[in-house]
Amino acid sequence: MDSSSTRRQVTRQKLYEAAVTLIAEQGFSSTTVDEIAERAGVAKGTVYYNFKSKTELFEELLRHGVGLLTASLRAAADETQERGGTKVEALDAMIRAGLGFIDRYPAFTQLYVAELWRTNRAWQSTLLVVRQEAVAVVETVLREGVENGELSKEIDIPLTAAALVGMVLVAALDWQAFQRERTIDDVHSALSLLLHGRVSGRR
Amino acid sequence: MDSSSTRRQVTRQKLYEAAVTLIAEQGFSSTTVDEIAERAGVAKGTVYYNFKSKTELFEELLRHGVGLLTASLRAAADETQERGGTKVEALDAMIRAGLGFIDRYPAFTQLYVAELWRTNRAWQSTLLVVRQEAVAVVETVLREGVENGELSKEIDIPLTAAALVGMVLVAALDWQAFQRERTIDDVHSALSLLLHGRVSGRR
DNA sequence: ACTTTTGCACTGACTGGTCAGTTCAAAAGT
DNA sequence: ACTTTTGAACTGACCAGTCAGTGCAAAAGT
Repeated sequence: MDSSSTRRQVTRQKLYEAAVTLIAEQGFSSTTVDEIAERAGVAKGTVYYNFKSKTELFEELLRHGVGLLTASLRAAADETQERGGTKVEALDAMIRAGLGFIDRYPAFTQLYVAELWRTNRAWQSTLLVVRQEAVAVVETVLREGVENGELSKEIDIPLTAAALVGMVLVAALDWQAFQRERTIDDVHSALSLLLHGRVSGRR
Repeated sequence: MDSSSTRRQVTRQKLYEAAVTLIAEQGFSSTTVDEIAERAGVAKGTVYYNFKSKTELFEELLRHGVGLLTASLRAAADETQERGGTKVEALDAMIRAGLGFIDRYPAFTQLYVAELWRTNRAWQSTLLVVRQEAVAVVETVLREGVENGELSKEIDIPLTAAALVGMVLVAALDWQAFQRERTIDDVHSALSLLLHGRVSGRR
């Protein structure tokens, strides 16, 4: 069961990679199963041997991708914590981790954003769950920051978390799509400046 | 020619309204022309009488919608200017205007975000143009703010503009999708706090 | 006054093509 | 021995786009 499940793992991974770029470019509905199979270098029958349907392949892809993101954010937060850093430093590290993720998996990010706020789609409930996991990591750090007095008590945690995630997401996607010449550090600095409230010249 | 072009206008408007919600929910490819026609209360042929293709209908819808957004942002900025407000106040007013737009046209916003960062789609070039118009409004205010010393010279204008737009967009969409109980003022306050750099408790 | 013509806006059945999912015997891999 | 993959053919639902024809109001003709 171990060696055989590894063979399946490899095939599934190839299918994820093929599907993610195709769906990011064309959307779910206009990407055909034949295309996915061809790009992955497997037969169409293999897709249906490994996944119940096209939709299920996509849902597992979503779970897999957001799992990676969540792990990366959590690692950044924990590592700052261990080094005795502040919560603002943790947020900064998470921005970096988020940018790194988007840099490594731009297609996945694109696809995630394209689907997240849609309603009435088959994978809506899957998406709700994985989104909550990722947002919770940010909310936890904000909450701890408010508790220890480092962050203002006035902040609205869920809304601020959403705004921070949005800031990173959109800045990074724009960077990838329209401002390729910038480095990841340029983007990080711009976001860091905003996070620290140093946009306004008074200080 | 006047009454006849009015009739067409009315039909086109109905088609826009039908298409925008359907495409926001289901995506472009899984929305059928039959559905659009049915919801608009016209025959399928009418769609093709008024638009060259399904894609062209969608492109004109994008142009129409972003036109409304751009006008609203520009109005907010100009109005602040006329009242002798600061650039930061102008940005704040634009955040409000952006939220108002998303509140009024949530489906359009959804659809715009879902398409914006895709590559290789038929309407890519249309999108590039309309996006640039909207972003330029924000960039102009930022640039003027830097010039008159109100904003830090360190800021990277295109990246900061993208981040601000993202902050508003994502916070608003999250509000609409997952935090319906909040008021528009809650969202505005949360974003305003971030803009003014008052998240961090020190001050 | 009246008939006829014009052409815009719209209709809806139809066509040609596409695609998800199925099937299965044979081959390859472990 | 058992699992996984192959490949190619097939089915049936679905859908973008077409086109011959309808309705109607205003202009032109008589």
